[in-house]
Amino acid sequence: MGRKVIDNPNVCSLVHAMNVIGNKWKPILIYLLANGSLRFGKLLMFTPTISKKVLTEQLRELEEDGIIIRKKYAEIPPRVEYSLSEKGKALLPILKSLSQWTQDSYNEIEFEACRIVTL
Amino acid sequence: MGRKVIDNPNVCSLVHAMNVIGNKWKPILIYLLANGSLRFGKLLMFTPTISKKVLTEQLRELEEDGIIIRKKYAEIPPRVEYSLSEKGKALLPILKSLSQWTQDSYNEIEFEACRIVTL
DNA sequence: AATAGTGGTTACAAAATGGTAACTAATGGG
DNA sequence: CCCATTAGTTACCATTTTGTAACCACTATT
Repeated sequence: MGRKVIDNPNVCSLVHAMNVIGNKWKPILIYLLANGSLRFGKLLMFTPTISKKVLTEQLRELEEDGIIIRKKYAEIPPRVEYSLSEKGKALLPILKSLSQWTQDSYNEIEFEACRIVTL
Repeated sequence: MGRKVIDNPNVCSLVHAMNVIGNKWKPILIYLLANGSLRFGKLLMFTPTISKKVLTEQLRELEEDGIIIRKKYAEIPPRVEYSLSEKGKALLPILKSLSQWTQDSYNEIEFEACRIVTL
């Protein structure tokens, strides 16, 4: 079909960014951690409709990608605190501008009511 | 489980933005249209490994969300030109900063080689 | 009459993602 | 001995997303 395949670092980086944050829960989780660390249980409470399994998965992936830091305390019952890394913090203004873009570009009626969490 | 569900316009807007651009192909397509309009066939060439079907779907959705404009010319063989709307253009600096974030945060080895297209 | 070119559509399949419910380990308190 | 608490894990299922390959409509050219 004669397709051109040439390296484009900008596009590649963008694809990578989307792999890291572009799914249903990750941007929300990052936003929730914006104001400081939270325990697993709090993240679960503040992200209604997410399941334990999926929350665990998402947190693990964010940790692998260096966005968040997982701190486990040797206590019983267990305590685990999640917080943003420097990479993660660097994302915040970008997520904020994405959020702002929506508010500038669409009126409320255009995006279905979405009831999520605040701190 | 005692979950708090409170409206948070920032998170809602972010979720909406991700619904609009956060998938495998859309950010790439927006990027490809950054420098002007392109025909269907060119978009297909410049986005290797995307299929006609999926390209059509993605373009339709971007059009519905007001990101791109589809202009059909009454010619034979058909000609269709896709270009960014104002909403779409407003996304470009944000996508650029996401791309930049990756380049600042990861070294090349960390994200697997991704061969995509340039214009 | 057959073929090429463009921008699709259709039926179907595979893969990725997200969700449910039950279960676990470790320990303190009643 | 039983229960509560926290941060998970496990097996299984459902939904969503993405991909493949064949087909179509319209006209010009050979």
